[in-house]
Amino acid sequence: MIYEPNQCPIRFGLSVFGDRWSLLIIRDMMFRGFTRFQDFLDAGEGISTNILSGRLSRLEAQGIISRQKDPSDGRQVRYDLTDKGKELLPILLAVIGWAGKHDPETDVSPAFSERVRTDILAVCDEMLDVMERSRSNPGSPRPIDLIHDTQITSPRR
Amino acid sequence: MIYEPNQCPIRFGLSVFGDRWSLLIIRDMMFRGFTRFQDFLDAGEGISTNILSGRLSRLEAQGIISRQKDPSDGRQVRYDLTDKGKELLPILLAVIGWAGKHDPETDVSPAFSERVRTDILAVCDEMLDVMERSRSNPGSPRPIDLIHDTQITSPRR
DNA sequence: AGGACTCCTTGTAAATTGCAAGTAATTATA
DNA sequence: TATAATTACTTGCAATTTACAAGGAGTCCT
Repeated sequence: MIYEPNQCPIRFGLSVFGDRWSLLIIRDMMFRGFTRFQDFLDAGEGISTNILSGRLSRLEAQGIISRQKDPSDGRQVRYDLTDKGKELLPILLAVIGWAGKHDPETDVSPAFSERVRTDILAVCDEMLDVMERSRSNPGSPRPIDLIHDTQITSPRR
Repeated sequence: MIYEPNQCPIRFGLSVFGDRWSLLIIRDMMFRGFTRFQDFLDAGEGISTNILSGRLSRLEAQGIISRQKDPSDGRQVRYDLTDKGKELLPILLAVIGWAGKHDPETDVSPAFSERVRTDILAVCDEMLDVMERSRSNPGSPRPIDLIHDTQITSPRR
């Protein structure tokens, strides 16, 4: 599973997320705000506990996510994207832009998909902004889904 | 190996290149101009023939690459990226930009990596341009490596 | 005709994954 | 305060996937 990263950037990327699950975990943290073990299990992708556990450990070892015990509930562990992890957003957006164009059954809106393709850096900035705000604002507890939420569909006014 | 793409764009992307080898094959076609079965075997990544064969079939079935017999040598088969395949370039570039920043042993030049991060669409256009020209110009037969070639490092004059 | 080259398949061992069950630590409940 | 429930894992084993080695079919070269 560890693909011996060497100097090639694509290989290095694959050593981090070149498997069936890692990118889905990162997606759920980025766009859906997942932070708990149980969140990922319940996401409907069908990952099993041993694999999830292994992936979370590896992502932590690679500095993509951080891990800390919840002070208010000692049973729970909280996983968060590090800056290094958040900087994967352009990659995810590029995938969204491509899939939005080529997946005939995509559920990405054409407008969002188009904007990602023509203005990816701006979309990226806006999303990081939204993520930051929703994290510091406990009012919106969880189920924002920034892929399907249309609030970032059109150029910022 | 086929991850049941559904409507989610990230899952759809993973159904195409979410494995150990597909993205490396695409990288070699995109940046190194590989077109032959043997090219990939000799690339030094250590892919075995059965896996390579399977991946090429799958990429063809997915419309990422085309496959045609070489008219001048009936033994050989030529693989080329389709437009759909070429449009994966922004994803590869985003990976390069990220790895260039976070891989301490990267061999990507800081200038190129930085430019990819701040100006990805322009870099993308220029690369497609270079690829098109090197394809129609039989003078440069093969080993350009557009990741490490510095010709696209600085803003276009 | 014989040999070499290219793409690809087959067989088998090794590695990885999926599934079910179980565990330890903590918290909620009776 | 015992008991049950919750959360984040770990373990064991069957099933799937991959790696490695060998071989084969079609084509070209001499």
